[in-house]
Amino acid sequence: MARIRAVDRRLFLLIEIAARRLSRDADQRLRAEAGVSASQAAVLFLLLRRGERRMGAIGDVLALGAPAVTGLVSRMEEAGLVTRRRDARDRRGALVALSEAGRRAAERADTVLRAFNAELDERLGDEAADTLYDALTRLASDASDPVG
Amino acid sequence: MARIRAVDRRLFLLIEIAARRLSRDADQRLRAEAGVSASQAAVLFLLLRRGERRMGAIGDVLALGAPAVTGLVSRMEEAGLVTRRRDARDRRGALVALSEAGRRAAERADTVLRAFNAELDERLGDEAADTLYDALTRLASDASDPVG
DNA sequence: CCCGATTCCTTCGGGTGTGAAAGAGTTTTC
DNA sequence: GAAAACTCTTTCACACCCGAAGGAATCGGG
Repeated sequence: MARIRAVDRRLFLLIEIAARRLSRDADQRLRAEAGVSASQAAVLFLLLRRGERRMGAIGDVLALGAPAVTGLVSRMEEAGLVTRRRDARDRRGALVALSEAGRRAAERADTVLRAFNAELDERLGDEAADTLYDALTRLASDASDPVG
Repeated sequence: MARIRAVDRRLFLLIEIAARRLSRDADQRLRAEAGVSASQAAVLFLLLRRGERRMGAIGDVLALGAPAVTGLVSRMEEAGLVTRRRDARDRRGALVALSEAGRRAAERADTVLRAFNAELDERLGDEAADTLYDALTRLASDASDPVG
């Protein structure tokens, strides 16, 4: 606690520190138990729930810039987790879809992250977890795009 | 909102998304108005408040691994923001201190981040900001090190 | 129809993070 | 006091993110 207070009252710095700790932990578990990174897991979940998506749509949901999505999807394609093909209707676009291996990895990752999230909820308590969730949702929705 | 809900109920993914948006925003402002990155600003604040620190201590406070601190401090040293010297009492250690330019940059960065944080507080409201702050502090304190 | 503007993705250069391993210095153990 | 164990930092290889710039496809006004 004392350590955290050191650079505190800078909500933004605190979020960075918390995110770093959690990401490192989650990433280790995901790699060990599902064979994917945390960033890759996020893409897998999106594709699992919503089906085939374009690069730009992935970036919109995950708040990633276009170059980040290109790199992430390329590595996942090499790993055999997703397939990438031209969008026939708009040949500028690239459609990303889960491979069968990707679907299996997504389900394993889902189990891991479900457990991880349950631990967080327990550490925080239901009420604080809900408040945190709402506050982050508001922060995550772009301030310059109130429609979200 | 709808976009966020898409990959949601994974508190950890939500924190990553929120942290990414805020970091990008804060980083741009800090670079424009103080000439430093967000990561560098965090180190500057620490040194400004607590004075000369060792590499390991910086990593502890900011939740960074040793290699990350080495790289960050090296770039800051090249930029003239900090000085690095051997610890005379324990020659394994390296002591990092603010340079005069670093002190000025730290103060400019402080102004920027104070304004940024005030905006966040305003967007969230006082009560939610306090709750968020407490919840993140608990998450940021290492679960495997309850003493914090 | 065609040229300019726009959109979508990729490439490029660079900052920031990780785990693993190595090097240097200190402490402990015998 | 020397060897072993430990601590602190650095180096290495790589993942991941950004802004800026470039190339391909579409769209829109003339």
